[in-house]
Amino acid sequence: MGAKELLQEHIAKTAVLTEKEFDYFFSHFSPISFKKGQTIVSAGDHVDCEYFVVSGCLKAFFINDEIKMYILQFAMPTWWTSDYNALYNQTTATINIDCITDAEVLCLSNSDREKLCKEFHQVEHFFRWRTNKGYIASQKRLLSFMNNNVKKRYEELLGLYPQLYNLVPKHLIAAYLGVSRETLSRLQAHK
Amino acid sequence: MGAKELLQEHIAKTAVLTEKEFDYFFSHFSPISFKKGQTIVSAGDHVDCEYFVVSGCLKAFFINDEIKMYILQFAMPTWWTSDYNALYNQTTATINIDCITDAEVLCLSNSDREKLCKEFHQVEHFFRWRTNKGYIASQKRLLSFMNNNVKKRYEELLGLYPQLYNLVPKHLIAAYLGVSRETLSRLQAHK
DNA sequence: TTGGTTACGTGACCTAGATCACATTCTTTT
DNA sequence: AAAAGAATGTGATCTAGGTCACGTAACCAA
Repeated sequence: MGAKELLQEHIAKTAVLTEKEFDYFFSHFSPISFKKGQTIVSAGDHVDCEYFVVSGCLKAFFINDEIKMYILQFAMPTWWTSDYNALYNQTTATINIDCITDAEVLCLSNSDREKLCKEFHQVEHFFRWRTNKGYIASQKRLLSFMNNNVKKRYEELLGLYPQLYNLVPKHLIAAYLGVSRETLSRLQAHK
Repeated sequence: MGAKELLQEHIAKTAVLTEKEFDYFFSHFSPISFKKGQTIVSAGDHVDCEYFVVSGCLKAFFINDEIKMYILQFAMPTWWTSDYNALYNQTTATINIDCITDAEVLCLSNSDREKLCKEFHQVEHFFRWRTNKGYIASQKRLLSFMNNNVKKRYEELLGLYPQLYNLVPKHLIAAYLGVSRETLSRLQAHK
C-alpha cells in the first residue's frame, strides 16, 4: 500500500472526507525517506512539522546530561510523532527523533495542520481523536510506571507490541522502560 | 465569579462563541456540589460524564491491590477531569475521583460533548486544544518520572502549583510523586 | 578478512527509596 | 474538652535496580 492509501485508510477510521477533500488534504503532506540512523529532529532545533510514519520505525527520545537516553515513543507505521511541546508552543525542541530502521514519513507543517483544521471540521475532529488516544495511552503508561516493576512493564510492552522484540535493540527497549540495559538483560536470563 | 462566567472565560481563550451559542453550550452542563471526602467516580462504575472544576480540589487516583494509591491528577478550578479511558472507550472506570476539599463542578456527558463538537466547529476546536495541552503535560510528567529523582520531582511540582503545599496533605503529594510518605517526609527534613 | 564499533551478558558492589514500627501532633466529632 | 482518627516525623532494616567492570558475540566497513 502506498503512503497516500495508508493515510487515507487511517483517517477514514475517524473522519469522513470525500475523495476530492482527501486529495486536497493530502496535498499538504511532503513525503521524505530516511536511512537507518538518520536524525529527523534534534534538541535545540526549531520544530515546524509533525510526521506520519508510512514505513520503518522511529524513536522519539530525551537525552539527559548528555548521557542517559529515555525513549518517549517508538513510532511505527500509522503513528504520528513530533516534539509536540515545541511544535504547539513555538519553542525549540527538547527531544530528538531519529530512525531505528530505514523509514518513510509524511511531513505536515504546524501551520498547514491548523489551516486544514479550520477549513474542514472533519479534519479538526480527526486530530481531536488522535490526540485523545495519545493522551489516554500516555496516562496508562504513567500509571504503569508508578504501579509496576520493570519485569511487568517489559511484559506489558511486549504484549502490546510483540514486533518490537525483533525490530529494536534491547538497550533501546531498556531506555523506553526507564531501566539500565543490564537490568533488562538480567530479566531475560531469569525468564 | 460564577460557574458560568468561569467556563465562558476558560473557553474564550481558545474558541470563539457568540453569547447565544455559549448559552446553548452551557445549557448542557449540570452544576453539582460536593463535600470534602465525597466520591465522584469509583472504580468499576459506568462513566458517563466529564467534570469541569469550578471551585475546590479533586484527585483522580488509582488503587493497586487495594493498598497503594497513585494520584494521576489534582484537579483545581478550570481543570477538567474524568476517567477518559472509560469515557471514550465505553468501559467501566479503573480510576477513582473524589474531593480533597468541598468542591463545585460542572458535569458534561460524553454524548453531549460529542453532540456539541458536531454542532459547533469551535467547540471541537476547543476540545482538541484542551486534550493537546493535557497530552503535552502528561508527556512532560512521564519524562520527569524517568529522568528525575523524588526531590527534583517534588520541587518541580511545588514550582508549578505552589498552592498544593498548603491545600493537600503530604501523603497525597507523595501519592502523586509515586513515593512513600516516609520518603517525602524525610526530603523535607533535610530541606 | 580483518579490525572496529555496537550489542549483549554477567559478576560484584552500591544507593535511593520501600517497608515496618512506633511516637507525636493536628483535626474532627461528640 | 476529651476521645478517636488522621496526618506527620523518624529510626532501623531491606531490596530493586543502578553502576562499574569486564568478556563475548554480532555486524559492519574497508
